[in-house]
Parts: sequence; structure tokens; C-alpha cells
Amino acid sequence: MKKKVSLKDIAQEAGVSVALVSYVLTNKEEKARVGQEMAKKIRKIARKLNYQPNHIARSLKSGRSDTIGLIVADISNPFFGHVARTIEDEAKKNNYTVIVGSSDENMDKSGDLINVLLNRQVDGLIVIPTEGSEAQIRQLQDRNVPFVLIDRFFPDIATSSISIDNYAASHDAVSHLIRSGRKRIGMIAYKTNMHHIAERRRGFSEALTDNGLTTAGLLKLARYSHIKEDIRTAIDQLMGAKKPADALFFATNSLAIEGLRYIIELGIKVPEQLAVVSFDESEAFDLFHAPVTFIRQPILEMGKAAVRVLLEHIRDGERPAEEVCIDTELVIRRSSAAQ
Amino acid sequence: MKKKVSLKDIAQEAGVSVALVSYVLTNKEEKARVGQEMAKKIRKIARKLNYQPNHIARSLKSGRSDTIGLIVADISNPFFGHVARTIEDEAKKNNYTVIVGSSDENMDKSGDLINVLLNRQVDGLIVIPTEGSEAQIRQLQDRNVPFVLIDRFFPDIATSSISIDNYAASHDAVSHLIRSGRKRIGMIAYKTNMHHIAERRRGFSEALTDNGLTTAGLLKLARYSHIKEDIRTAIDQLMGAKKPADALFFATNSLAIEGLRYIIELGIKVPEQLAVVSFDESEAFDLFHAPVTFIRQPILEMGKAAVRVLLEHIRDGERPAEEVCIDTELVIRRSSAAQ
DNA sequence: CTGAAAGCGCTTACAG
DNA sequence: CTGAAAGCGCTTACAG
Repeated sequence: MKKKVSLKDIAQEAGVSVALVSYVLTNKEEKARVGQEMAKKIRKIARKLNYQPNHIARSLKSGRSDTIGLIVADISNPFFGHVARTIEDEAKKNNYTVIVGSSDENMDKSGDLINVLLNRQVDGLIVIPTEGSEAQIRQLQDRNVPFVLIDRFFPDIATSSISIDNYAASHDAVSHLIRSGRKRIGMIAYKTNMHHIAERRRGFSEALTDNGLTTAGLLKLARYSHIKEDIRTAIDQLMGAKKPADALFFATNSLAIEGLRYIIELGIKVPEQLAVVSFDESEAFDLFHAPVTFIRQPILEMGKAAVRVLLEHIRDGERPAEEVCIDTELVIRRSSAAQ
Repeated sequence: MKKKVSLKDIAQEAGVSVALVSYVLTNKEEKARVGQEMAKKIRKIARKLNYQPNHIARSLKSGRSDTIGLIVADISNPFFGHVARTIEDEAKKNNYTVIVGSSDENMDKSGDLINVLLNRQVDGLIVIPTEGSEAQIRQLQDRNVPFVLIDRFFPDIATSSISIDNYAASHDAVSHLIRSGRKRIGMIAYKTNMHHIAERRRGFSEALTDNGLTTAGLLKLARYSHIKEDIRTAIDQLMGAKKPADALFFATNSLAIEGLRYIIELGIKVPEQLAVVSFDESEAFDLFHAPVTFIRQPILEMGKAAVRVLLEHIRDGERPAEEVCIDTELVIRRSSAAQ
């Protein structure tokens, strides 16, 4: 790259000190009480040379990088992509830049990412935490790093977090299926101890028992690493049972998409034979032969809240943790129509 | 944030100079020829204090940030999300970090992003350029900034670029429709002068004329800002003509998804009444009642190539531009089956 | 009213 | 064989 122009170059051309140029270009003239015409001259030279401040030098001095780190599970997944996008936009409004990294739901990668981001002196972190990353989060607290969890949190660790009421959303969705006449409702969720998924499972189970229905054999778990096989097995079991399932609730959009692929392959008619509801939104749900009923997460508000809370922590290191819970919406479409 | 430990802290505790600590921790002992046991002691203290180098200070000194900037149209679009993900992974393998920004196909935002990234001293840029951003790209050349264009390029500007043969891919796809017996093939593309889309349109038109078919009234354009309305109008015109279209070719996945929504609404049967082919991949294509035939872009290879070429430019500022063209694949499925 | 000087946390050429 | 010193490009408290 060509040598960039620095304050020194401007100072030389103007015949003043570097300090004075800095004062003028950061609009602190009153402090330096520099003469009007000199200020004008300096600005003119800066423009002529197309001066661009070196953000890194500024950071080293100020101790702030005006950068926030974002850790998602996988930036190529549209859900996380949307989260990243809203955070990017919101950060930019506040003159912050975002560095994103994908953890792949892997705690080693997550730990590495946290270190890389911290070494790059991000001013704070927004994290979608991975299973097993409690120690990493605790370490962030110990080191007094400003951070916010989003989408998920650990109930045993008091941190700032932005989330939804997974239990209620799930309970609602399943209750809706029951009201539409379904009696054998299966759920496919990830095999994980993460609290948000556990809450979705709890919402499912309690909605069934609240309505006098059994849950026996109806909750199926898929491993993140073996989605395809596990979902096929689960659907085979649910549909091949003596009393086959008449509704299916997916705990995330990736589970639903994989499940719907198999449902198409099996030629199962939705909603006649099987009602379907999924957590999360997806364009794919619109193109399925029966547009899929889904739980919409308020991604925009979540992203905005995450940036807001994080900036508050950055500005005030003593600020107590703030837990934000945002409402979801059940978008009812044909896939869960009454029988 | 808690004060981080610096080389100075370690030097003090070890009773040596900061310089020596730096030599040891960057494994340049042979240069400093420091004693074995002192080196051991220093490392031990560094571990004990959990020393993490300040990347910003290092950058200021070295003039390298080990960061690359990536500009995509919209990180929440899965196509760009995948591109970003492959670049993130590939960059990490080379110890680079990525800062991503979304331009929204808007040249002002693109220009702002370039400035922000350059002020943050990225070592180079990977850019999916926006319509009208030629001047920005020329400026990057003038300033001798290492960069690579990906997905798109400007034929009038000799730059490094990673792309596909849009003309050939398009020609292939349309020829496939013709072979499957279609006679009135419509295309919906973006209204833009961007070369990659123009090439897709050209491939379409020439495939038709090469086979003795007319193109009259069959190419429809949608504005990026009015996708939904423009696609509806286009499909209404194509299907309402005296001789209605019997096939539809979409120039991108977002156009296809919007178009398929309307096709579902109209109750059009695919492929019986209308064959469909789209550029790009999408999970949504799998869930449509006739899985959609599509042109697969080799995103993984494109991302890898982009990082490779960019790093070559970063390492050698004099390296001539390199244009990489990667093959696409037509994935044939039921949406374009013979009538 | 103005500018020189110190310092942010590193790296490395150089002097001893 | 070892360490002090300069310098990357800024900002700002301080001395005059």
C-alpha cells in the first residue's frame, strides 16, 4: 500500500506542530485556541492530501477501539446472518465496527474467538454462547469485559442477556396445535443441555400435560453433528408408531428444513395428515406446499437491545447486569390448519 | 475492563527490560541470545499473569493489522453469508481476522465502508462491488490497496477478481430448458448494468436465438428496490400473454424465491404448466412442490481463491492482477422436467 | 495564546 | 552476550 498521509505530513506542510494539527482536525480548537486562519489552512491541507486518521494509533492512545466483537454459531445460517446484520447496522449508527466470528457450536472455537477478539482490543462482546462455554463467560466477568449474551444465556450465571421466553413461545405453539385438533404431537429438538432448547422442550411437554395428553415417546432429539440421520430416525419412529403422530413441532428452523425435506420424500400431506409448526423464520417455509406456521423471533429488536445494553456496559463498567426478554409472535399459516 | 497485563509488567517482575521480554515471547531468542533459564522464567511469568499481546500496538509498529475487510451486499442473505463464512474460515487458517460490512447494493454505503475499513488499517479488501462503484475501485488501485473483487467485476477495469462464467452458466441452463421441450422461456433479472447480470441476460438471449426461438417480450427486469411488485407484474405479463410462457429462468435466488411465492399464490403447476430454473442455491428450493433446478455457484472455491489471491497481493504489492474463473454446475431437478 | 513533550504497547536496529 | 533507545501515529496534560 502507498504510504498514508499522517498528521506529521500536514504539520510539515503547514509549518506547525503535529499537536496543533491534531487539535484542529478533532475540532478541539477552543482547547488549543488556535487562530482561525491557521485552522482553515490546516483543514485545507488535510483535504488536499486526503488525510485519513489512523484508527489504530488513535486506539492505542485512547484505549478504545470502537469495535465490538460478535460471536455467532454460523454466519451462513440466515438466522444468525440476520442477527449479525441488525447488530452491524445498529453498531454503525453508534460509530462502532463489528468483527464477527462463527463458533460452530464448538466451545474450543468459541474460546479461541474470544481470545482473538480480545487481543484485537474490542471494546466489548456480543455472544451467542455455545454449550459448555460457561467457564469462558465467567472469565469474561472476572476480567470485567463488557459483554451481552443474545439468543441464549446460562440461568446460573448472572449476565446481561437479550432473549425471548422460549418456554412460553413453545407452550403457545403447542397449545395452538392442540386447539386445532391434534392429539399426538411430536417434537424434534437438539440434543443439548442449553437452557433455551431445554425451555422449548419444557414448553412442549407442559402444554401436552396441561391438556391431559401424554408425552410418552413424543420428544425426539437430534445431534447437531448428525442432524440428517437423527431426524429421519425420529420421523420414522413418530410416524411408524402404533398411533402415528398427527403434528410435529420443530425446535429450530434448521431442524424444520431438514425434517420437511424428509416429509416431502415420504409424501406426507401437510396439514391433512400431519400439522407442522417450527421455531424461527425461513424463506423456505413460504415455499412448502403448506406454508409453515412458525414462531417469529424479534431479531431486529434483539439486535438493537444487544447493542444498546453493550454500549451501556462499555460506557459504565460498574453497571449491573440487565436481562431483556422480548416477545415472540406465533405466525399461523396453513401447515397447522384444523383437521 | 480490567487493566491488561503488558510486556512492562512482565519485565518488571522478571527484572529485565521490556525488549528482552518481547524477544522471548515472540520466539526471537536467537536474535537476543538470551539465557535459557531467563527465557524460561519470562515465559513462566507471562503464563502466570495470562499475558495477551496487544494486537493494536503490534499493528501500529508493524504497519500490518492481520485483518482483511469484506464488503458484501447483505450479510443476512444466505448467499453472501456463505461467501462470508468461507472467507472467515480461510482467513483464520492464515491468521487473519475479517471485518464484514453490508453495502445494500448502495454505492454511498460501499464508499463509506471502504473508508471505515481502510482507516482501521485492514491489510486488504475483498469486495463484492456495487453498481456505480467503479470510481471507488479505481481509487483503491491508485492508492495501491491490495484487493480482490469477488462474484462480480468491471470488465473495463483490470483488477484481480474471482468469478464464474455467467454467460455460459446462463446459456447452459436455458439450453437445458429448450432440450426439455420448452418453447416460450421467460427470464426475470435485475434491472442493473452490472456486468455479471448483463452476462446472465446475454446467455439467456443467445441460447434462445441459437435455437431459433424469439426473445421478444420474454426478458423482464425487476428493480432491486421494488422486487415484489416488479416480479408480480413480470409474471402477470409472461403468463397472461397470448402465448404464455412455459418456462421461467430467474437470475438470482432472491428473485426466484419472490417469484415462487407468487407462482404458489397463482396456483401454477411446476413443471407441468411452467418449468423453473434459478441461478444460485437455496434451502427454499428443496421445499417447493417441485424441487427447483438451479445453477450452483462454487462458493467454497470462490472464497478460498479470494483469500489466496488477496494474500498474494498483500505479500507482494507489485503482483499483477489475477482473474480467476470457476466452473458452475447445473443441478437438474423436477422443476425443469420434460413436459 | 501556542507548541514541545510524554506516552499508549509493542518491535527491532543498534550500541556497548 | 545484553539492554537502552527510537519509533509506529496519534492525543492531551502541561509548561511557557
